Amino acid sequence: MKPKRSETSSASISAVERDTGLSKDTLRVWERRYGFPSPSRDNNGERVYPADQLEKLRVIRRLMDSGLRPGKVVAASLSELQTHVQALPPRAERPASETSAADGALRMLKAHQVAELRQLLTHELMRRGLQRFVIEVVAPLNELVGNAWIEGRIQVFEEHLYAEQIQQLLRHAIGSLSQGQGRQGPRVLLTTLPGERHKLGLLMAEACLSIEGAQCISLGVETPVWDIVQAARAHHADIVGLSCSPAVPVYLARAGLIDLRKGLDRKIGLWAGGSIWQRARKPIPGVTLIASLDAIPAGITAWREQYGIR
Amino acid sequence: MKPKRSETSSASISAVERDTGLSKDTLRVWERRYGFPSPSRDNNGERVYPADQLEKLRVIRRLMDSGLRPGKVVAASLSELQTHVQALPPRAERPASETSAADGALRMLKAHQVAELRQLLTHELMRRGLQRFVIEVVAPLNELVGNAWIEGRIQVFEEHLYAEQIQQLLRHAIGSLSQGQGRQGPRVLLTTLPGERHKLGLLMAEACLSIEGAQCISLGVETPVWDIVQAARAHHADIVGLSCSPAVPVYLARAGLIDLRKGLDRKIGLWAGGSIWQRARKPIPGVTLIASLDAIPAGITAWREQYGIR
DNA sequence: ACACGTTTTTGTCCTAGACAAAAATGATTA
DNA sequence: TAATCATTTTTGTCTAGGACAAAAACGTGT
Repeated sequence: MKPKRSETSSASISAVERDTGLSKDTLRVWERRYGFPSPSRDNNGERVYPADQLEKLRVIRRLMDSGLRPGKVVAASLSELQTHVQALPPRAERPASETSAADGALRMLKAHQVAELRQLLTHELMRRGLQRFVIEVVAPLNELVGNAWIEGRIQVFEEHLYAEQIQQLLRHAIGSLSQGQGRQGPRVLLTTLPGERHKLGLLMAEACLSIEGAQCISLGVETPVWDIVQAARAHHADIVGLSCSPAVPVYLARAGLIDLRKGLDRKIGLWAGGSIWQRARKPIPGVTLIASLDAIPAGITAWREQYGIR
Repeated sequence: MKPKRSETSSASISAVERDTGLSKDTLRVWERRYGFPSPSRDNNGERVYPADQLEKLRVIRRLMDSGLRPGKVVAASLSELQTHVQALPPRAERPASETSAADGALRMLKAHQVAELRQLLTHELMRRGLQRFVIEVVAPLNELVGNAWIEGRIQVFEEHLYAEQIQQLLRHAIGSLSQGQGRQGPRVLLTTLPGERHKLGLLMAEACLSIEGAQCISLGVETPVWDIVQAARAHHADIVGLSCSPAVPVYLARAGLIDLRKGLDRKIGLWAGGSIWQRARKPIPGVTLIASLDAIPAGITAWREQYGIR
């Protein structure tokens, strides 16, 4: 076997794949076509990517996620990239009441004030309620942290800590309310496709769904398609919910959903949410794309009207 | 781009990678070396895997996870595989007071009675308290589920669901108690090394540590060594705690710990727990091996005596 | 403005060889 | 018996270009 030996400030091709989400094939073909990245080689002729190229790849990835095409950005110099970065993001306008909390949280995260961060988040949760907390605080904060991460303004461990804190908070909140269910809703099976390791999106969805009275059964991340089908059958799910971040190539998510739709009973709903669908809007037959968390309550209401109160 | 159009009962190489976790390279090299899998080809000369081969690959994957090597199983026939599956696992002895709860939980898991499972676990948690719950119920149950998984008596999605439920319970419990801290303990930074994705061990440790009054800061799983060092510095950790399951090769865990010890301040403790150390007992200089969860209270007490009450 | 055909762009798959790390095996010693 | 070391086998990942289909961009006609 030939695993990676890890060096600080340089990375193997599989490390770069892991850190940028660009496949090895893509990295090699870019090198061939655009001349970038241009890694040096080790004794064995294998690619060794210096830290600054990895950094640049992250910026490129971010630009592509927001719609630019490789031909325009991969060969570009760092200063040209900067221009693109600045000229680009029609950052979603949000009311100050939302951004201020998220901004504050990011500041605390970067100052390593864990206790204060927790306190702030808990406070906001209590003030707004779970649903609004998720939509008005967690979602924008996710975006902030994601941007900061891509631009290198945040460390790996800070990002880890952030994810962990939010998880703890949301899990605790969800756990608190899923005890006694008065009015009942659809049984929703939640998970992600293999390759998709982002848990936060799933948890946010679970929070919004639970609040609306749905009975959520979460399988965590990365369940193979065949097993999702089995699980839906075993638990008599009414709806299967998938969370898809841009970390996974669109075509893979699409293929997974199509396979899944084939395997599931026709009467089981298939909902796909996550930021990936902001770019890939083309509908998939039999799949309900959930554009944003805001759409969940309406979706549940619609389901209730169609199938009764269960 | 060349995504796959998916057919029922046959799969492209990327679909197989997605569903089995075997990389494309591995699948191709197995075909070359062992003659299995032996997919047919589509018009374009690309591999098309029939459903039964995919199924067999899943069985092979299970056997490899439990320690068999590819050379023994990849070329084997389906009946030979069955023999291997049955001939596998030895099991550990435990007192009846512990196994009964765990057995019941496993039964409910396999019957897909989620609500009942939650109820049982919550009941046991209340009855025994967090610490004893973790040691007497969760740990044995973990082992049971692990064995069932290896023997194929449990489905992928059941294992996912199990992990998710335990996580939810433990997170909720930990969240409930970490609010007001009377007596204070050491600041413990918790995480796992890259490659180690098992979250449960980490959570169990966090539960036991928190109960003893330690202030836990969890980074979740798979933090690179360099970032652990940064995090320990940023959060003024007194102890860094690593959880190591047998999923990661011993030599990798050892190398990671040695690197970590080099990077950390001398006065920061480095604790390594997890079932991996039951097989690899050789001590590592400067690293405290935590043989089992039972050892945590004593460890914290010892720390308090050495460094004061903090 | 929208629909349709054509060209360019782009990501994945292909083959077959190479090599280092893990595991197994064998030899040696306590 | 059990532990340590050296040797052989096993095994997963990497490499190189070429090929091709889907997606995106472009051009043309309604």
